Amino acid sequence: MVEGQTAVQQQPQQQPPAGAASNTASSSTAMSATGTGTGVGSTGSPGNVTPNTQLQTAGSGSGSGSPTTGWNTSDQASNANNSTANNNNNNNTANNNNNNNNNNEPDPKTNLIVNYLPQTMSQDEIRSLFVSFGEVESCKLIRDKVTGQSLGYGFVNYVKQEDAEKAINALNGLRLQNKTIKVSIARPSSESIKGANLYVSGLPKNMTQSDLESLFSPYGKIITSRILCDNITGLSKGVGFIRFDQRFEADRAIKELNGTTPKNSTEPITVKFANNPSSNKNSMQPLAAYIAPQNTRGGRAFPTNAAAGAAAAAAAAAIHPNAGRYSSVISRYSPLTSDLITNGMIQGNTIASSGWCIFVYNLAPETEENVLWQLFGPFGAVQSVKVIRDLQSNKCKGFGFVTMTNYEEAVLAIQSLNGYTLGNRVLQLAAVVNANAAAAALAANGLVLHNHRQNNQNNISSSISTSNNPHGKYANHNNSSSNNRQHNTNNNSHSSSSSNTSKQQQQQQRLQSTTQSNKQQSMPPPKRSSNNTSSVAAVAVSNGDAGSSTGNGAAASSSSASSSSNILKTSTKFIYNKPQNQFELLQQQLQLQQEFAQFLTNVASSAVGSGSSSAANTSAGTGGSVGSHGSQRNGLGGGGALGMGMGMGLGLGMAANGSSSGAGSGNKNMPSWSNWFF
DNA sequence: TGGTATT
Repeated sequence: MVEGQTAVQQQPQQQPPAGAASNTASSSTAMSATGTGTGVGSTGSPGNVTPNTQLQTAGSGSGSGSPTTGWNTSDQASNANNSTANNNNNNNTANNNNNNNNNNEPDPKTNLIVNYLPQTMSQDEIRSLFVSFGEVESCKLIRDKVTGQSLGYGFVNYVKQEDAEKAINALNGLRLQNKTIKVSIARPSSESIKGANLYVSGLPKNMTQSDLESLFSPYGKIITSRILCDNITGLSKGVGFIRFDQRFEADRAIKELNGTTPKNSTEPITVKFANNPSSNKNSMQPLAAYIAPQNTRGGRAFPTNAAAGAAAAAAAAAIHPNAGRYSSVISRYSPLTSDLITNGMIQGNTIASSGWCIFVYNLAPETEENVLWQLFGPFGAVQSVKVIRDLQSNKCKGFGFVTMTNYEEAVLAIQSLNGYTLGNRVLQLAAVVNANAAAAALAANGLVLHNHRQNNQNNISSSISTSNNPHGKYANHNNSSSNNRQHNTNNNSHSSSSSNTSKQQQQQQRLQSTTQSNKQQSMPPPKRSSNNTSSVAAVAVSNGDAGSSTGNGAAASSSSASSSSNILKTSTKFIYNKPQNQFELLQQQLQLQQEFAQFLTNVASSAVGSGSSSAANTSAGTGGSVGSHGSQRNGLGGGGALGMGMGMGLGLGMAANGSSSGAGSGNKNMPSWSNWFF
């Protein structure tokens, strides 16, 4: 027993089988109902509950080789003991829990194991993510008994097997922050599957993951495998891991392989049981872990932005021929990677761990969060998405927000996605802002983005198989591409040695699967707009390098939509010089808030007017008040001004949502803007 | 010696 919380938050919602789209909607309804039920809560509390772990990881990690990006969980066919030909597997079946020891019915596969969760993701967030696909019977995040830290995995048990399958198809391979989660059927719990992980060293440096699996597969069913690679060079370190399904299989592999010399190698390998991670020195320093939970491997926080940017560029190029020309943007200044942070000049709740907020405009009323996940996911780590909805109709008001971890990826995403047709609409504008600044601006605009839910339905998965093993019943390490493509491309190595090239391939595969999933959800894939009724105003709003404050604005095409050209004019103001100190940064942020507030006012009102059918007077109304509040915050006076702006924003937001006041809850409940923003 | 895989 690791963590006590039982997961089930009774929120019985009958989800239509169609899954994605409508599920999101109903879940949204439920949550806002909860909020308004408590009166004040509509604004404050839900926002705090769901989101706040999202915005921690400023570092990319996306370039770190992410070996096992794609997973196949859809082959759950045959039995578990295929390749091993042993008898001990009685153990396995005997321990198969509860349900059906005495009949021939297959095990209900409702229980999922979710691996590689972001460190900061809470149980509630996990639940909110998975409940989009159906009623969740229980959800549990596994935590360290002593420190309480997430161990990075958990379980989600659905009521219905079909919902579990939907969740796998939609969420397996999803990038969340700096991780790519894996979602697969949980094997029945039993003692026999514990301690089945092996550490292998002395591997020839040219051995691939596929080679490694071939070496070990004669001894049992492999659940996961990995070859560790140098972060910089990407070359194999000659050590790796093999997790078998059953402990006895691991035992057998040790006996048979330890000390042997693989073919084409000169050195014998060492095979032994892997350390339990909790027995590492990490656990000896729980305090340190508390202080810096994200960066225990210092130096990895921001190592690969360039690589990630390159990969994203490749992905972007796949759907946007001109994307490459924005690659210069990669080198632009980003507060998240700035030396201001690394020098400790700027810390705490100002800009660190915020992410980059992308404003997406001209969404159709029926737009769901999953669309945003699918659109932006291929470009990099998406922390959160939000569709702004009319409270009455629950329809999208015509715009939404996406927060991405890495500036470069965010910029590439908007460069690429602007001007694409989504449904019968053209995504007219996206702007990237520091999420903190965006939060303030939005708050001033009466848009308090609470109730954020992670309705990620990103049917991402690269089609890279880890294995040429027979597909066992729980052979969840195999890769499946999204949505029912049952077969794998076997023998593709995707070990941690994956180079930039393979990462790019993965990105492109993501794009493909994104496109495909769009189709499958009756949402047309993004297409380049062929008419010029669309405006393309991709604006990187940031502390852009002065000299190179390049032509983001120039990306805007001329447009017949007047609102768009207004947007363009406004948004070009959002490019700032690199701040030289914290004061300047604060100044810029405040200024940006004001600008952005006005910008949002324009956009939101035009969104309401031209776009959706929703009434949404709230936007207009609060928009009006924005100006005044914005102008009151002229004194770029640092923290005090910031706090004030936030308080006002909260008040407005609550009013806008028609809930009772209680703006006083403001700062206390909001340890940082990023936390309440999404 | 992992991107903490069995509650």
